[in-house]
Amino acid sequence: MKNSTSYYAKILSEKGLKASHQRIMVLDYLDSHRCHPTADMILSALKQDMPTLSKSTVYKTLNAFVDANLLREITIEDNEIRYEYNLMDHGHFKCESCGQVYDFTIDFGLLKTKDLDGFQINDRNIYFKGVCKSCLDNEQNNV
Amino acid sequence: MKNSTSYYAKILSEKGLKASHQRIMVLDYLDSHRCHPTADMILSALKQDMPTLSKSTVYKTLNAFVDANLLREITIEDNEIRYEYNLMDHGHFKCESCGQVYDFTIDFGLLKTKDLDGFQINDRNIYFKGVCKSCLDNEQNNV
DNA sequence: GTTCCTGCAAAAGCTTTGCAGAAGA
DNA sequence: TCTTCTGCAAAGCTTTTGCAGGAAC
Repeated sequence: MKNSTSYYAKILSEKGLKASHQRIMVLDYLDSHRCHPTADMILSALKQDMPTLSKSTVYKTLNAFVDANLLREITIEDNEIRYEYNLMDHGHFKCESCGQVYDFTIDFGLLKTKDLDGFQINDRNIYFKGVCKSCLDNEQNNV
Repeated sequence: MKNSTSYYAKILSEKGLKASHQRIMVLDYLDSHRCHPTADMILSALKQDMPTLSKSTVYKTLNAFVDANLLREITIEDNEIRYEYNLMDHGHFKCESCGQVYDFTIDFGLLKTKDLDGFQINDRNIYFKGVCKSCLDNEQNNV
């Protein structure tokens, strides 16, 4: 656990959410790991310590967190929603070989276009796909 | 129909795909409308002229087109894949009010980051969300 | 004591698959 | 003629919903 239970409980109550054990565990997981898991990955990871945790609780928890602006949803592939506890502007890279999602910094101020003059922009997303350095290195070693 | 049947038939055979009536209709629809439909939208539109067209044919056709690099898949929301017949680099804006997807031009050359040095980038996507000009104007008129 | 949350099971959506008949090359 | 495609039905996945019991405040 990266921070104390009361630390996460405070965050939750500030957002008007009850600080249940399950919610604290989910929030802690996302804060500690800083990865980009799907709902199913979170469930699998937390089931080890909470065998009774249910899939629907994980889904409801994540949706509540997104509604409360505590998490961001990431949509790279159509068949999976990923979540992250990092509200700073940044881009995502998904490796087509190993499936891992990497963050990268990017200057969103450069993303200007006249085509959207008069539009209200609420959310900006960038994602790349390709092969990560680690997979490329492995390929070379195996050839 | 924007172009002739033989025009689309040629495109298909160049990609090694048989030029069936259904495939020509799907390709023509995407070329003529230049919108960002889901598989279901395409099915609904084409059913008027082809009542026997089946959902699985539309899905198989779209997947075959994507594999042949004839179309691009767009993933903005998790619960819907959209398709477009426009392989040029550009961004997408989805209006959270009316649901319409707009294209916008953007200089992808500006998207440089040191965080991905050594990575192989195959695909770059940008999408914004917000409220489009037309919905904003309507809001003002109704207040 | 209320209100909100959890967990089970069932339902809902979208997408894929298997297979027999039909159409394209 | 041979290969590939279509369309129906069924299956597969992820996500959502309804509801009764339980936990938080």
